[in-house]
Amino acid sequence: MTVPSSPADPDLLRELLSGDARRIAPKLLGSVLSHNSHEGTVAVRITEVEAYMGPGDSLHPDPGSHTFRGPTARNAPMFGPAGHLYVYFTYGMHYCANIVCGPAGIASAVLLRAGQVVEGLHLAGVRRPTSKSVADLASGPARLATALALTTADSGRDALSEPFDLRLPETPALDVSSGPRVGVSGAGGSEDYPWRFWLPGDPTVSRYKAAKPRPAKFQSR
DNA sequence: CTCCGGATCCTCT
DNA sequence: GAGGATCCGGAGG
Repeated sequence: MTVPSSPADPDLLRELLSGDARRIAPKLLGSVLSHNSHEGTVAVRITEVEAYMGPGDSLHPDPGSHTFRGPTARNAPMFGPAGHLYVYFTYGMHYCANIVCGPAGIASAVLLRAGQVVEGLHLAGVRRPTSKSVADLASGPARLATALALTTADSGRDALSEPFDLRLPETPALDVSSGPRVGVSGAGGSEDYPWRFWLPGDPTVSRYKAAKPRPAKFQSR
C-alpha cells in the first residue's frame, strides 16, 4: 500500500477538490481521512466512494442527489467550498459523510462508502461494537461515519484542518472499478449513473445492493 | 450463502 | 405524511 501524503500546500489539495466530483471520486480512493477527538484518533483509508452532482449542471443532472431539487438547509454544505464535510442523518439512526467537491456555489460531493481503519482500531471497535471483523469496522457509509464519530454536528466543517485531516495517495489507484450507486432509487440508481468507484478485491468494500423497490402504492379508492 | 423486515426520526412535499 | 445515499439479526435454502 502506498503511504498517503498531503500536497505540500493545503490550498493545492483544496484546489484539486474543487473540480468535477465524478473525476475526483476515484482519485480519493486510497486517501486517508482522520478524526482526532477527546476519545482519540481514528483514521480510515478510503476504499469505496460515490459521486453526487448538483442542480444547475445541465450536462449531468443527477436525480439521485440530495441537491436535485435545489438548496435546502440540510444540503447547504454541498454548495459550499470544496474539502468541507457534508454529513446527513438517515433512516432515523444513521449518519453518512461526504467530502464536498466543486467550487463554492456549485453543488457536488463524494460519499465515503467504505474504508479500512488504519489507526485507532480499538476506538473504532468501541464505537462499532456490532462489527464481526476488522474489515467490517467501516465497510459501509454509516459504519464509516460511526467509526470516525461523524455526525450532523460536523456537517459543513472543514475536513482539511483540525480536528480532521485528509491525505491523498501519492499516486492515484491504478486499478479502479465502477458501477451503479448503491441504494439509490429511481433513475439515479441506474446503469446510466455508474458513479460508484471502489478498489477491486479490497475486503472492506461493501457488498453491492440495489435500492429496495417500493411496493406499488395502494390507492384507497 | 440470500432474502426480508424492523428500527426510528429527520427532511422535504 | 411519506420515504430514506442503512444496518442488523433471523429465517430459509
